[in-house]
Amino acid sequence: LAGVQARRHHYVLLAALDEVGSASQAELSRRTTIDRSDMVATVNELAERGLVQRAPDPTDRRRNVVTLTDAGHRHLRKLDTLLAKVQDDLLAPLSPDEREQLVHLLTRVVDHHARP
Amino acid sequence: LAGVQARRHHYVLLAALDEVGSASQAELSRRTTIDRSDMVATVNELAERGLVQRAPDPTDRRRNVVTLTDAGHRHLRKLDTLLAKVQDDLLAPLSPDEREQLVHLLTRVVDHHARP
DNA sequence: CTAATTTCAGTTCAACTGATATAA
DNA sequence: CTTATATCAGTTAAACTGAAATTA
Repeated sequence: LAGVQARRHHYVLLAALDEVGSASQAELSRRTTIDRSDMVATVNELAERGLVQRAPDPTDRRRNVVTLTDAGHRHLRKLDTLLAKVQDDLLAPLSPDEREQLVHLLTRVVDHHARP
Repeated sequence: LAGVQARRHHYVLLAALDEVGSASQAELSRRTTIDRSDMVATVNELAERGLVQRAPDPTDRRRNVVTLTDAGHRHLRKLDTLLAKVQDDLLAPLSPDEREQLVHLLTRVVDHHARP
């Protein structure tokens, strides 16, 4: 990630926005591992690069609505292919079947501990 | 770990010493994820609590030989049971067979990327 | 001489705490 | 009034960089 001037928080936020469309910063904190205190800086960094847009929510003036821009979508796709390659290297010793098993087992562990 | 005044580095070093007997700080760095720059403080912290002993190597005066004390062995056993409980909670959704599968797959991934 | 070992000072990323101002 | 949101200042743990002194 550092090789393309990205950090984990950047990817996590872009991916969350891709799933959810747009959301307030607090909502994005809840959906990710990014603390609300760190969300400010993360959104700042991505907004400076034009990857997300931050706008006040007209229906609730406490909130900022964060939205993925077209450039943000493109950047996310780039990071996705990059990370797919990294994952491929990581899982090199496993067959396709075994990779599927591993992902399945890990997914069940994560789901079991997910917030309700 | 924080609940028993321990950090990951403490456990990692105690466990490495339990495997290898005693070793120089540089050797312990190579065998763990603890950087040589951080090894000094880690050994300091464990030595202050009497869990390891640091002594100059008579056969190579550059080296410090680090050894697990009896108290260190006891502390390690305590951490082992603590972490076994944590792992049990983590893997709660998986059957014994599935846990074994998961450990096996992860072990193969780790082994494949281990330093030669 | 080169190379290895220990140590120090400092940086970075991520997770977190606690507080404040504003608005619902 | 209480609660939610965004923000700020600061802390912690771990991984790391670069350099120095000592010794093999």
